[in-house]
Amino acid sequence: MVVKKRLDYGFNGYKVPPVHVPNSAKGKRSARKKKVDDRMCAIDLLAAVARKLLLEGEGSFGPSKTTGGPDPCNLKVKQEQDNAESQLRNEAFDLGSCTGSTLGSNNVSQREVSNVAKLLSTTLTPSPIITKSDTSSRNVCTEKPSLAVEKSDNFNYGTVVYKNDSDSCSLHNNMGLDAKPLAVVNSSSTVNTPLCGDGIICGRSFPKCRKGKLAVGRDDDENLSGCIQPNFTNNKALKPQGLGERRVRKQLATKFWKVAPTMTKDRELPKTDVETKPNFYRRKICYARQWTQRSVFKRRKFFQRCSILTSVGGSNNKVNRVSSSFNCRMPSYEPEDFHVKLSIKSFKVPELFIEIPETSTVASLKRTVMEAVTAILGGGLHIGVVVQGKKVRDDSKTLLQSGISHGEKLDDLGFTLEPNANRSLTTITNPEELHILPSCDLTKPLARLPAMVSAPDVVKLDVCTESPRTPIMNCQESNHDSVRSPADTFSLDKTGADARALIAISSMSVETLPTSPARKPRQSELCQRRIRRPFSVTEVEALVQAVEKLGTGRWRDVKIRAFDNAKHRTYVDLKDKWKTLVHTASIAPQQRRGEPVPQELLDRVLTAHAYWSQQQAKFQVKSPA
DNA sequence: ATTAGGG
DNA sequence: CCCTAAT
Repeated sequence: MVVKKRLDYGFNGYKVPPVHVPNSAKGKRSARKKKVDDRMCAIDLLAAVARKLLLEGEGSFGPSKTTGGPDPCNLKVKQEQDNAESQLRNEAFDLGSCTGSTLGSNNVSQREVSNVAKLLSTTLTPSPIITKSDTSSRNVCTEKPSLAVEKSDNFNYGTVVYKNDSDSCSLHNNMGLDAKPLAVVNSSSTVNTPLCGDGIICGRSFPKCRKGKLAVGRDDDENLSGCIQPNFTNNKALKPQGLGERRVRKQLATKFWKVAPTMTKDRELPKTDVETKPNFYRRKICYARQWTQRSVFKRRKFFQRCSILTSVGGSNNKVNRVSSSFNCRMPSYEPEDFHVKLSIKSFKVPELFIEIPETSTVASLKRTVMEAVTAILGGGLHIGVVVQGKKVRDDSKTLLQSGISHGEKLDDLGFTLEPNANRSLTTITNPEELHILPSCDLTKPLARLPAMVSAPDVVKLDVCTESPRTPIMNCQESNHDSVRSPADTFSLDKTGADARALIAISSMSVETLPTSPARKPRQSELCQRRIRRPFSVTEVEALVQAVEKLGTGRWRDVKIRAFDNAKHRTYVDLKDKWKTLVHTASIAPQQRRGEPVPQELLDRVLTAHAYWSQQQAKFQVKSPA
């Protein structure tokens, strides 16, 4: 019996580079500013900016090179707290530069799991692909992504010029900012960002540029959000779905997803949250089908109400502050422009829990984390604004009206990351099934967060890592409930072959907020696009083998035979994969992309394809006739 | 629910 | 991967 060794990392979240949230096109219009500001400083503008930031860049992940803890901020704050911890920290895992080695060889072993869980930190690294217009920013961008690591109240400012390329507008770009006529971004300017090598958003697709000052926030109290590993029950795959439901999705899908780039102005709508964010839903509105196909839709609860509250503002260390994933501060203001200046130090993405064999390579770890985060960020996340403990629901209100003004203390201003709302509370996970990781403090923060009831949900992603030496056929599904199937026809040695990622985030139910209006669970289901999960060579091999035996056209059987344990692979996926394999096999090797598939396999693909095509032809001739 | 095929 | 149409 093979005992799998896994590493459990409890991530507290990911630091997203700081963002400056200008709420007016300063300079352009100072006259009539009051009015104008009122218009453009609507609450959702903040959300838009924040969200844009989160969705924009295709960051990559890298284990932190220099810092220890899961959350640099936390470390800072608790620096004096634990000697042993700091000692370990000093032994820092220098993982960043050795993606070729395995985790095991990087001192991250089971034995140290507990410590590692605390000390291994993950950073959001801006994609190295930087705008061509700014070479100098490259260094700045890629060095130290998280401003949070620093604890300076004052530091230099540098200027980063974002690519001024409207062509590069992606869906994302159109998501938030464009919605407002008086968008935050103003072409022909640049953004001033901290020079100290801290995270800078170098979205290559930033449509426009802006110049502005960045106010630096101070480290605030830190709250660990709960790190949970709830049991996830997802049994039989292929759970059907109501036709109507599906239809609704279809409609929504076409309506929002496809038209996404042009949909920009339906933000100012109704009052309820739900209704006011069509934009934010665009991305997730569709794809439910496949999710449901494998009953993954159950997991969608994961996206429901998970939000992380963050706090803004000064040195208020009140204990009951909401989780402060980032800090903002109100710098002194100029009397003439009543602008609220915020510097969001960083956003914390809902907590993730990753489980991965120590034999995995760092590269696969990164990939796993990337997928996990992508699933969340790409999932139609939106930003919520909380002022004095109350969620601001009316996006059309001005900041002033909402109590966010230059004069007010912003101690109680917070932002929430809300991965897609709207599933009923019925999805709350049974507390009994929760496993609270040692490294996380679930109860505390939650207890202090009246606004959130934690309904921790989990999503697990299985990632079959390419294991050079142990080719396996079946990719194990990572659901807790998924029983390790006793070997089916194929494979069994999964040792080190499957990397599984379990993502857990605390789901906060805003509905439970005393001050917040009841939210309808009635929220129709909004779907989430499945994350892309390239087939590994191992999987391809399994597929080829199955198809060789069963032929094309029997995808369900293929699925059962070779991918029964890989819940994330549907027969449709397999069929599609076969399709692409056939295509891949017929093109020049130079044209192929992605992880190279051994020629041998491709040959088999062609052979099998030819064979079964022929068989099919025969039948065609026979039966109809 | 599956299959097949276009996008 | 997604979406549909047809089984």
